[in-house]
Amino acid sequence: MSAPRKRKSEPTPAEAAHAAQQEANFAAMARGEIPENDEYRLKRARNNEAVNRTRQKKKEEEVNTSVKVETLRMENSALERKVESLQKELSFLKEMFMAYAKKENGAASTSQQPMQQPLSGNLPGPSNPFSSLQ
Amino acid sequence: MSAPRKRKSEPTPAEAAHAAQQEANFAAMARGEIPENDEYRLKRARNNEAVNRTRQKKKEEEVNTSVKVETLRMENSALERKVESLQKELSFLKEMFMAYAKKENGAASTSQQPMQQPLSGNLPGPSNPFSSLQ
DNA sequence: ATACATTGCGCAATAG
DNA sequence: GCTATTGCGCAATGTA
Repeated sequence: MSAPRKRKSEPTPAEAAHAAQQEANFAAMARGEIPENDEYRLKRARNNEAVNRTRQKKKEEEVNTSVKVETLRMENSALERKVESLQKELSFLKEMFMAYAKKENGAASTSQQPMQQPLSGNLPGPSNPFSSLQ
Repeated sequence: MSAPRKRKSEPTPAEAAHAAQQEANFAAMARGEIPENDEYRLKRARNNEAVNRTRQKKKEEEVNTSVKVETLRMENSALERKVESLQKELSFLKEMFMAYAKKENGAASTSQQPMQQPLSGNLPGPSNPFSSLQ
């Protein structure tokens, strides 16, 4: 069914012994016999287990990667929203500043309520730019 | 080498014909013959190509996913830095505000230069909070 | 009913 | 000398 497969390099001298053994096995197989050497079967079984472990691992890693991508996407959206909100706060504050300076330059006011409405309408968002001021 | 493998369900009636063909093939194989029907070999070859296409596709997808993860990580860092910078700008502006208000409440000043240094030292960062003012 | 796509699995080569 | 990883073929199954 399957002749000895070669993938990349040469017989690699250290494996000559194995090769010989396998040659024997292949010869037997060619004769219709099954290389049911206990050692062979044992090695096959162990390797099959290893292969299945590797595959399981890989699947879990794929799942983890998917989760990671999803998490990163969420974090990203949240950060973008935060940037947006901060920028609105900033421009709000700046307009406030401008309105204040303008008023100050016009009439010499020493008003007790130093704040004026900014030029633009009130900005949305739950955060009050002055929540940290007093 | 390989007896007819069963994975999941029953013979599934619609495949009886196929099953019969394959029975024949397996019988031949059991006798040491190779089911070298042209059609069989052809189907195997086509399937092998399909399998290789699928595997190639999967690998490319894995690469793309890695790239995506890396890209998202970068975007994330950039956004975090931006948030940090905006927050510094904001607290700078707020302190400026406080200092101004304080001075205003003390002496009735109609100074031409309305800005004072904030209480804290100058904040780092390339952005000038007032770059958009005037 | 026919062809391609996807998946689970075993084998052998090779890497570590 | 062992397990881990990889490329590949096979057969079952999914999909259209």
